[in-house]
Amino acid sequence: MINFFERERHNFSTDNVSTELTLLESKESANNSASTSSTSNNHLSLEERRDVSIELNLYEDPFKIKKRLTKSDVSGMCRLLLKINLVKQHILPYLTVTSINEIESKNGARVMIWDHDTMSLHSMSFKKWSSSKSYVFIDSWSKDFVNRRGLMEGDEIGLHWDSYTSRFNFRVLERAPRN
DNA sequence: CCCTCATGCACCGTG
DNA sequence: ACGGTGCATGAGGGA
Repeated sequence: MINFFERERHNFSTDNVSTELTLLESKESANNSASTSSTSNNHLSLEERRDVSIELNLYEDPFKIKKRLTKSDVSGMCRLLLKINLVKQHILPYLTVTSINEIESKNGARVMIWDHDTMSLHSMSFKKWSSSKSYVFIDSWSKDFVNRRGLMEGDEIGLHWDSYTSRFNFRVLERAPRN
């Protein structure tokens, strides 16, 4: 088990704080101006408005990594393949170089996954495939998630890296219609 | 064309 | 012998 990420824990919290500050600042400045001019609210620049709405969208949905499960995610081989872009955007920036090296090594990195639906903790191996450059969860993915949760092709799951607890949060977002 | 992703297959360790 | 894993390959889509 690797000890994940002292560094990004700090980074992440910095990110969070700055997100909050952005929102507060905009509102604050709008309010301050409003006290001297009643029409100030209408004078927010486009830039400011866009910032606010973008930040709010991100804040609403913590499960940034979503996957509609494919046949090979749940049957036979049972490994969970993640999109490269999502991993690069939402996971790698928060990890230490050591951890990233582990992920890209043959052995992969052992990561903890918190199942938010059943409140249980599981460990999996997370690695980058050398040939296709994709990122996969293997190991207990089939036993602890596919079998235990009864996941099927077409189900949508959500994941995100939680730097505070140094683990992934997992959730089943939508079940495909069962026959 | 190139890149990404899903899947099939071969190989390797364990029982 | 078999299940799990690494890797190759092909399909599919965007530039």
